[in-house]
Amino acid sequence: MVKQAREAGAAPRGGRPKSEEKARAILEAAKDLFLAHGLHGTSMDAVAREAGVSKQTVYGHYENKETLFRACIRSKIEEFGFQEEGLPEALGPRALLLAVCRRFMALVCDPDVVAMYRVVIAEAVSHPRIAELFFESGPVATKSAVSAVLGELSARGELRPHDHDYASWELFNLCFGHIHTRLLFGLIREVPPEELEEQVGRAVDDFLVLYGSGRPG
Amino acid sequence: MVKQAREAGAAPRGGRPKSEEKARAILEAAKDLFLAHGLHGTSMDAVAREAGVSKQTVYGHYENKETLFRACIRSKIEEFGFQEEGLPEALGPRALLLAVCRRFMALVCDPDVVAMYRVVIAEAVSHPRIAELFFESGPVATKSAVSAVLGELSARGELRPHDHDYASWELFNLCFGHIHTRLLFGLIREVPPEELEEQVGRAVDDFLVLYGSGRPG
DNA sequence: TGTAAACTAGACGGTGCGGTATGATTAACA
DNA sequence: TGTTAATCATACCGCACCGTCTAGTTTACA
Repeated sequence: MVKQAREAGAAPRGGRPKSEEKARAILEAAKDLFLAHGLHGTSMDAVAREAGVSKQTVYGHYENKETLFRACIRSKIEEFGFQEEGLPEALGPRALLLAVCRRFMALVCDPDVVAMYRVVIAEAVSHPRIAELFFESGPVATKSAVSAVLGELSARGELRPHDHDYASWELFNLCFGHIHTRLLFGLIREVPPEELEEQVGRAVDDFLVLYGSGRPG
Repeated sequence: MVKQAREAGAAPRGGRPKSEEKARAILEAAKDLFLAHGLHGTSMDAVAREAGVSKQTVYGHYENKETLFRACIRSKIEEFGFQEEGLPEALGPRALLLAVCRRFMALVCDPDVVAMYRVVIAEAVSHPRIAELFFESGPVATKSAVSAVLGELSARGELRPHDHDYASWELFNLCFGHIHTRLLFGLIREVPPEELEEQVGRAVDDFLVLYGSGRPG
């Protein structure tokens, strides 16, 4: 007779409950390792070691490597909070766009986010669902948030009428410059704040040339 | 006593020479497989099988998997001819930029190039030299070519004076729209020609708003 | 025609990894 | 306090893979 571990979701009928803390430790360790070394570069033994836990416990909490990987991606996505809100309202278009772009670039240049891009792209073919999830929860969600801001500015007459979705992508791409690609390719690890600020400034300037209402802003 | 295969570069002192054809077959097979399944997803046995060659022959031509992988990347880079030239001269700025962008997008949306991006990004951490090589031979070389075109147009007074390198990146990013990211993430496999044409048109329009001289053209 | 080396087909060693099994220990709960 | 199950440490299984080796065959060249 084989002892059966309690299935996730099944009510415990007595006995020792699973440790939430260990589950967290495993997830944290796995996130670090997957982001640093990718899916293939990370072994389950390494995860167990890093989490300070036996391998059996890892398999007690996560059915297999796939499951653990997926959980990591999901968790990281939540962690980043791509679509966060709460931009200051009482700003002219230029200041508001600068704030949006700074926040966007801070997110997208974050080493963990870059690593995430790398991992997801690397597994895009073999894990299309994960790529989809990341794309929707990340870039698309961010775009929607920015799109709303642009709509607001348009409604106030501070931008010319335009396709807000398309313009959002455009704003992102203007922000990227040649920075994001170099991050993705690992040619640079961090972006000097001055360079980032200059890039954001140029992007917003250009964007206002394209979509500005002509009012001072 | 172990029979020693002739080292690459050493003069053959009699005996059967290595088959160029097999070397090519191996390289072609490896390129296909590496691009399709990545470095870790491709076994040397699979390469030998795909090339119609024994595994020993593979190791006769390429020292190890690393070497073969590097050779594949180099070969693919040459194959793409990122910095190709020969744009028509007798065109106004708008038509010329459209031609440049169409060519650029055709290249960058090519399934093999997308696969290349994926593989190189996936290995960016463990093979930084390859990432560097690809970035310099690909994006940077293309940028330089485009930069020269922009310089030409500026000299002719058909664009306002500007930083040609920066503007080249900007033009690329305007072209990308949300297309390239979706290709990278595997959300789409091909781009409908109409969508591509529309994207290129928008990019050039916007670019001319930013940098055009105001003349018709 | 002899020789040197490329080539084939397959076996093999070594290794790393995903996942399971075992047996002892520990913690929660009834 | 007894039951149940989580946890530990470790051994183990099976598999895939890199790279080597073997033994025999084929090919170019002197």
